[in-house]
Amino acid sequence: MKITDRKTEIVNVSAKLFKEKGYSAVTMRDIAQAMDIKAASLYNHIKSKQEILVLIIIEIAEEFTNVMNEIVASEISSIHKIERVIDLHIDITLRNPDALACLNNDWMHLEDNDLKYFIKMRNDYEQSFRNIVKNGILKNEIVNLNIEVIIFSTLSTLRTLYIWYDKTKSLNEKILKSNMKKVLLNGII
Amino acid sequence: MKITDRKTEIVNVSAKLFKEKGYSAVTMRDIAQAMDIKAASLYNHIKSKQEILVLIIIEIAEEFTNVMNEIVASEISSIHKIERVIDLHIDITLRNPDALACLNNDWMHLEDNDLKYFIKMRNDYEQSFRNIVKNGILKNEIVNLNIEVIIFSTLSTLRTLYIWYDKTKSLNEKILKSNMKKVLLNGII
DNA sequence: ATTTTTAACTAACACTTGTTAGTTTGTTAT
DNA sequence: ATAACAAACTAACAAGTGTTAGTTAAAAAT
Repeated sequence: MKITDRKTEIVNVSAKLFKEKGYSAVTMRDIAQAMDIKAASLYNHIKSKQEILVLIIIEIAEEFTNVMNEIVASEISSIHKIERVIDLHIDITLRNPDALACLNNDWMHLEDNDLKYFIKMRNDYEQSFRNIVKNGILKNEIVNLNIEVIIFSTLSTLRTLYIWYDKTKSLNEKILKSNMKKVLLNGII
Repeated sequence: MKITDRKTEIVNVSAKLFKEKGYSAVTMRDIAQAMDIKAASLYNHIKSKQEILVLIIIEIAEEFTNVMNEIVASEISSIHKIERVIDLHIDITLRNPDALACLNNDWMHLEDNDLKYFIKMRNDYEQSFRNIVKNGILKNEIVNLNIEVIIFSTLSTLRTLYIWYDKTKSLNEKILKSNMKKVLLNGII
């Protein structure tokens, strides 16, 4: 087995195309053309178009879930936990922006068990974050504003980082992380 | 001409469907079914599927553009300008969340001149916001962090508000606006 | 009362979609 | 040298796509 086999290539090429036009607008012929082969040849490596979507989304969703569980279990302050969540999002965004775009925009095209599984992971993830913030407010580490506003303003920024990937490429990773923490935690005034 | 004629109905129904599954995944038969008519009947009112998308997106994009131009021209502090931008996003989100979702996710399916026009409005809008922030930093009203980080953390939160529409419905508009300003401007610590 | 308009319909079109079957070719293992 | 495999190909299909043409029935305008 080669390090990046043909199947992985298909997944990566597809993620890029899905990012640009969305899952439904990308055809198997589009994917094939981007790889310089015919559409039917794709089926030597993958089972269906849907399988490509699953491979792109589920793996990365599981990574978010696993690291979030580590963060929740760790014995650090709420602020520090949030900082680790920020790092997590930036890490994954820098490593795989195409897959993240796909996860954000095309998750609803997952089917059956994959869809259920994804939604459960997403709900659990949000609930974990909510608990971190809730604890932070209780311990007076975090300001006592409406908790949903805090959660969605933070998460929506982190989730859509991939859109700004091109611009953030000019910043290095460390500076991006420290600036992001200051902006999200201390505000801009 | 009735207050909401059949064409407007089609646009509204379509926006809702586009929000759920994306422009490409929604068929004319889907739209027709949601209106309890046959697909061919839609063409008594609209020219094409593409026209529906244009009607949904361009009007709302122009509203953003117009109000942003007013804000830029007004003689108020940078902070106050940003607060007015926050109000603008919340106003439009509460009034028309479906269209906003569509604008955010499906703008790339606009064609030719509509696509060019939209991209120009979007770039101009971002540039206007960038200038507001830049001025704020110069006048020491805003903290001197990387300007792109400030811009995208603020705008990405405002742009994806529609996702949280259901949850924000429990808050009233005034509280949502004041909480959002505090979180975005002063941070959460 | 007659014409025009509105808004629905049925039927069909040309094209695109994801996918399958069967075949071919070059590479790897025996 | 031979067998097995990997990965491409051509050809085709059944279903679904946006859209057009022509028709019909009720409402509005004359």
